[in-house]
Amino acid sequence: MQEYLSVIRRSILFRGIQEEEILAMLKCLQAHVRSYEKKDFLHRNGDCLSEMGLVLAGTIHLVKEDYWGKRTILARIPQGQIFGEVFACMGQQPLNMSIIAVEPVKVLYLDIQRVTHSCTSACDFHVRLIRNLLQALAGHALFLNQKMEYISQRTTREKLMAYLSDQALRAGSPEFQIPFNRQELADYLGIERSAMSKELSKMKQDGLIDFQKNNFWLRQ
Amino acid sequence: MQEYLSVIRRSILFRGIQEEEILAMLKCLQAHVRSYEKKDFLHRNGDCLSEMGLVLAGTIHLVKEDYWGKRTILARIPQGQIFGEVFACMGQQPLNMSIIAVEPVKVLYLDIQRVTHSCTSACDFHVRLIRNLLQALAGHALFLNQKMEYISQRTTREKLMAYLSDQALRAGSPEFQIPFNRQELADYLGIERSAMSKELSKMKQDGLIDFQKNNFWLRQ
DNA sequence: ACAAGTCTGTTGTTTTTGCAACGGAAAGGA
DNA sequence: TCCTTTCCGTTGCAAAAACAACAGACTTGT
Repeated sequence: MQEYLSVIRRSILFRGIQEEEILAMLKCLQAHVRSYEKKDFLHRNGDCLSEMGLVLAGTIHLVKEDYWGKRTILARIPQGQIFGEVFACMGQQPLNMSIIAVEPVKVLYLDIQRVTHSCTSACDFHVRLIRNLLQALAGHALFLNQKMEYISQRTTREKLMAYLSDQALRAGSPEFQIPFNRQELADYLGIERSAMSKELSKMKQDGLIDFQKNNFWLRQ
Repeated sequence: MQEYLSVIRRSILFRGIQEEEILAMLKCLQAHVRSYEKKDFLHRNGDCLSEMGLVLAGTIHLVKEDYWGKRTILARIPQGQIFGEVFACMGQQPLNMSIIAVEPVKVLYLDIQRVTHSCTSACDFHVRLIRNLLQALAGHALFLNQKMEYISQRTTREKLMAYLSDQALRAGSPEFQIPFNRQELADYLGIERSAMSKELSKMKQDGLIDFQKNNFWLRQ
């Protein structure tokens, strides 16, 4: 646990809380760590969560797969970010997605009940923790709004431009890397891979963008 | 304010709090009411919110409109539901949508700072309020997830079926009403109105559904 | 009751997407 | 290093969606 303390400290949930406090709180929150291998399922569609997770190492995907195996990547959760807080907060709402390790991961699990039901005054930092959780949930909704903007665009090109220009904005530069490979990007935007490749090539021809592998440039 | 107390009491935010307490809290939260006419803008793209809203009467739409006037309905907020809590929680994040009255409305505004920064022990129910707010935010994220499922379907028919079958599920009956007219439904699902009408007719022919105006039946 | 405006279904045309299949490049494992 | 697997761009074709335009039904306001 100690070795990941810097990750924990920088997470949105423990922001503004001192290291010593964090160690005390982790006990109080019944924190424990689990490890998974690449392609392992952390949780499956239909499971109920009573704990939220914080990714200590590696990256996971929240994915939804339908009967015909058509897969959509709902979100990508890299090291330092949290997941499952929504379902854990909502009580017994079963997961409507699966959670998969894209590489070997370590996850810190926290009992959400113990976060919201502030314990006996022992932990003064519970107040701060709750406020952080509130922020995290609001941020989550904002993130979903953002993604909604990409996929509610009408055409493949518009979806790509919405996503890419947003990435450029976040990177603060017209040149940036994307964290997905082509198949994953297509799944994330809810479009078809080859159609997307086709469109990307056209956009390059049209001088809108340039790219090599996962490096993209927005022109002008 | 008194006349809407029953609406307030049943809202997700004040669930589990006694009427007498509510009245006291409303003062503490600097609650105030504003009225709007049909088609009025409550807030515009780019505004910053420091307050969240609770719809006391009427219905509002959260809409996003692009340069070319292509409109998407992000959400429909009927009487009793809240809005703006995400942006109000996130501090100075500017609105990336507009909020419009679809009919005459009355809205109760609450200062979000006063919700999260629990005041001097005067209001014991702040704890409950915060927990409710947490639930509301989680529910909001869940709602977005749900909607994401509709619009990330690949075809118009699939989007319609995802939406309609979900509505039937919520109504607990294969027969139900939808709250949108055709243009609004198309905007909500991010598809084109006439293409949608075409597809609805086909689906009726194929014996999948039946409908008259806003009444729908799912067959079998 | 009438006129103006809105809502809805329909049609034909153009554009875009999905799909299946292929080959070369790149990556990973033995 | 060689072999296998994955990744990526490309193509042709069939299916679906977007678009524009229109007409009848229904609303609304005067």
